[in-house]
Amino acid sequence: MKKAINFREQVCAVVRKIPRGRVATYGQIAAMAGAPGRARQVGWALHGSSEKEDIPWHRVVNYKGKISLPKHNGYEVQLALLKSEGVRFDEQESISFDVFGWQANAKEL
DNA sequence: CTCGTGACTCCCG
DNA sequence: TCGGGAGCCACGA
Repeated sequence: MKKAINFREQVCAVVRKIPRGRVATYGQIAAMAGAPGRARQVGWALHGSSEKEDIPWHRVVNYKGKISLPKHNGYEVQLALLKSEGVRFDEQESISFDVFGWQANAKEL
């Protein structure tokens, strides 16, 4: 296995594994990418990703189960995409991880 | 090499 | 309940 790939590539690879109708936190993504504690870089990686159109970035939310994006910069888009996949939000526009939280098997990586 | 920035997360009061 | 602050690291210039 090579780890020569950039952090961004690794993050993208993990995000692509998120099944439809499920969501994951940045911290979770970072941990699966082999970089626990670097949740911040995950968000940056997704933002800087040129292949974001090929990545279900909308399935990534913060540890509160809410969208981190500002309303004027994709919030509504992510919200709509998640809803189109069957994800439901409560009155606070937050997602219940008990229902939509993604938990990858240890065999995934 | 250093500096600034950021779609995060946790601890405290 | 709610907000502020600090720590973390990657990338570009």
